[in-house]
Amino acid sequence: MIRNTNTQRAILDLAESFMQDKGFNGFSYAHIAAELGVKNAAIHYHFPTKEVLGCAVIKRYRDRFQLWINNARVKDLSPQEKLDWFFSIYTNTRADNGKVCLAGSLEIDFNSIPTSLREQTEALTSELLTWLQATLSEGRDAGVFHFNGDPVSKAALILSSLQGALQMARALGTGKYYAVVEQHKQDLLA
Amino acid sequence: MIRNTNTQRAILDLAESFMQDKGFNGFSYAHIAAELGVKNAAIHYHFPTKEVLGCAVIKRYRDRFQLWINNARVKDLSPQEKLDWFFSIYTNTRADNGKVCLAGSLEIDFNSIPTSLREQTEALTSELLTWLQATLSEGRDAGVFHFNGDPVSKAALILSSLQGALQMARALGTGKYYAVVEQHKQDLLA
DNA sequence: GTCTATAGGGGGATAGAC
DNA sequence: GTCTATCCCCCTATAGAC
Repeated sequence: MIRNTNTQRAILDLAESFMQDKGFNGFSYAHIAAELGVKNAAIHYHFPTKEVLGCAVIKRYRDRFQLWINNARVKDLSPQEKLDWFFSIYTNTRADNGKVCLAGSLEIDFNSIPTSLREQTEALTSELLTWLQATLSEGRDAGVFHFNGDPVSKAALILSSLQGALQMARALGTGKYYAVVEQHKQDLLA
Repeated sequence: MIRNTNTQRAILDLAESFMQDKGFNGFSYAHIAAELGVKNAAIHYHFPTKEVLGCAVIKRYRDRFQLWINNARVKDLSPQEKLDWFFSIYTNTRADNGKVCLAGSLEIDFNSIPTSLREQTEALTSELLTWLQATLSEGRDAGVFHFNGDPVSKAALILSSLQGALQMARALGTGKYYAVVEQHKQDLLA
């Protein structure tokens, strides 16, 4: 019973890692099996199809984000601290062997993934955007963030930029990513 | 002789289109052959390996950008007009069946493409960044753009955001992309 | 739950005829 | 320059033994 849970979790961990490293179409059951020290077919026992596995990865990622933002440790932070926390998600992603944002990775493969994964991708991106927009609003109302226009647009700008910066860092190095984060802070706090 | 040129060009056009649609690992020689009405092997005659084909696509893309920015029609524009022209590249990309930035697409697949393609990707991204940074500097010196910090960082922020916005638009629709572009203009011109 | 074995498809690439 | 035919590899997925 416990093994079941552990194996499933290990598979999800590896799949998530591969998706952020090589994209949904860039890894196979064999890759996971090799890392786990089992055979191809064993993975199919836990996740019958790759589509099911991919959906489970994104769903878990979404649930984790919701848990975080509803937890007092994030919920009770100041707007600036919330923003720093959000940036730290991406910074940690970058630090973890140059991984990229899960949403961005899926959006690149968007035209070659099953419909159910597209729906999950859409939901994930929406949820990130919603939280960021609310945080920007809160910060502007509190007088700590300064920007013109709709918080919805500014949130889309920041999220798209973090997504893109993780990708750009692969070609041009980590420095580019950090430069973008610092520039966002300057833009918001100036 | 002329047919040779035309066929090669048609192959490059299709490969470029597929790369922006499905990524380098998301299309095959068979896809190109089918669109072109020839057989698999015919493509290999013009481009012996997929690596060679991919490099040629990026190289042509880079050369095209250099031609554009060195042409008087772009070179003699005002900073605002230059920026609008740059945005229009991405807007047209989005309008063309929801394609994404070639650089972003390659950066996602970065860990599963040949070294020669990585080098081309790096060069492409650098060149885009260099031009954008110079344009931002020029605009700030002229008093029309307003932003704090290093133009290099601001350029990375804008480029990464355009890249990400094209991807985000796949999940959430074209409106998100346009919102990001408008927000950039507000941020720069305010 | 995991194994062996295998089916069935698609991919990149090559040889040799035309 | 393009064709047919083919090789070999990797992929997703399944059947049935243990």
